[in-house]
Amino acid sequence: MSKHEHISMSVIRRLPRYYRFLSFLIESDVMRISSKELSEKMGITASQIRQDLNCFGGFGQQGYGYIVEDLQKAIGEILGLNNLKKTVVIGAGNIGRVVATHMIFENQGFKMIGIFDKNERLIGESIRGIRIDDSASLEKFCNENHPSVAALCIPKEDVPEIIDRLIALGIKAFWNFSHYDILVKYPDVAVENVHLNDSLMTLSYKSNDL
Amino acid sequence: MSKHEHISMSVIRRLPRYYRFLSFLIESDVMRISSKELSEKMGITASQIRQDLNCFGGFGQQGYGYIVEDLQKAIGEILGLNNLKKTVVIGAGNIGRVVATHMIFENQGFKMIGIFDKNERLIGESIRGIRIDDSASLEKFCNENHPSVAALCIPKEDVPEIIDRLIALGIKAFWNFSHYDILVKYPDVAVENVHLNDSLMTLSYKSNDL
DNA sequence: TAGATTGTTAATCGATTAACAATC
DNA sequence: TAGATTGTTAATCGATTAACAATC
Repeated sequence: MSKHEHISMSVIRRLPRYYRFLSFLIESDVMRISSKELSEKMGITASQIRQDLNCFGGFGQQGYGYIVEDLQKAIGEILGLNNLKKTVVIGAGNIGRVVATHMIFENQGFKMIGIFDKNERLIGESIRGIRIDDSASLEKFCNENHPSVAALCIPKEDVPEIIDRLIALGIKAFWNFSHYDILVKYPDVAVENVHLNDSLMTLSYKSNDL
Repeated sequence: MSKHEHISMSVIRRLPRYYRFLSFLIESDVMRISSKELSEKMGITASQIRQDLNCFGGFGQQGYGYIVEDLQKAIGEILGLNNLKKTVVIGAGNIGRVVATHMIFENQGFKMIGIFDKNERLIGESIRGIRIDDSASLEKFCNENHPSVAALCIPKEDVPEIIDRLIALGIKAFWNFSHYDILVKYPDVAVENVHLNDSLMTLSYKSNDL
């Protein structure tokens, strides 16, 4: 997993998509597939698929193609889905609830171990068997349970303070749903900014001339 | 808006981010900014900012920089935020609720005019003053109200059928939250696939070696 | 063996960065 | 006018596509 140095993010961002298509093929009992067939299903070139996969080693067989199940497993391993990362959700409002309920699953490499909010009316409720706790108790919780990932589902004005606290507590990765842009200025901290608004504005642009 | 031909998606996807940073600057009463200052705040090069903006015309002034408010307005116009698009939300489950409640706002160019679900227990409820209607009545509703955008918040197995129906009813743009990849095989149909799972898997990869 | 399809190198294309003349 | 910063062209860099030899 760590022997593959300098893979570009363009390649990495296609891996989950490969993983998804391969999972569909498994559901449909497809055993093997060629880069050409897959390229037609996915709407990209066969060349790109082979190029991408060969960043990580030869998963295919000349004259035959790729074994779907093996390839899916291999990509899952590259993505680290089998390595469960302890995750806390910060913010139990609407978006926090969706994230806690629908997004963080163990088959994707994340195990939710805590949910936090500063709103007293939410503290004590449970989502998927996990009690919503007071944000003030984050220090105690992290020191005891050592989560490494946080999903931020809080208003932008609360983000800068909570990031500093969480980094001090050993959080290494942020899944950021707030409207605040986390710039990766800390070494060894990973960030995924989601920004659904940006996606919607992009759709607005695309639909301008239709 | 339509005189700018052939702008690459790389540029377009940066526009909402410019818009967001400029909006922050307005909130902070900053009147003017140079590409250099903005580049430092955003973590990109000044050259790229100037290159991007000049796809659409000269918004700046040599020796002075850009007037924040004017530039923000101009980008909003390029994105089409001032042109309200009638939007329906398909699916009123957890994700549909978040989209209906928090995502579709008029200051972003979209006006929600309908919410639909096939689950009888949800029909009749209201979200932001709009009644959840039976998906079966989509034909009647669209023929009367002519929405042009749909946000798809339904399970993947329901997507192919609903897309065909909605395209037949004149929907031109899809904001797709389902785990189904809408490939743009129809001309004059715009699609934004969101795929939060892909984002999470990318975070998984990034956090592998920390 | 012949046919198919990969792995991989080379060619092309596009996006980003650098440089500088234009100009406020 | 002098200083600053844009608009824009040229150079660089990276990503995608094409081609083909290797090989199952």
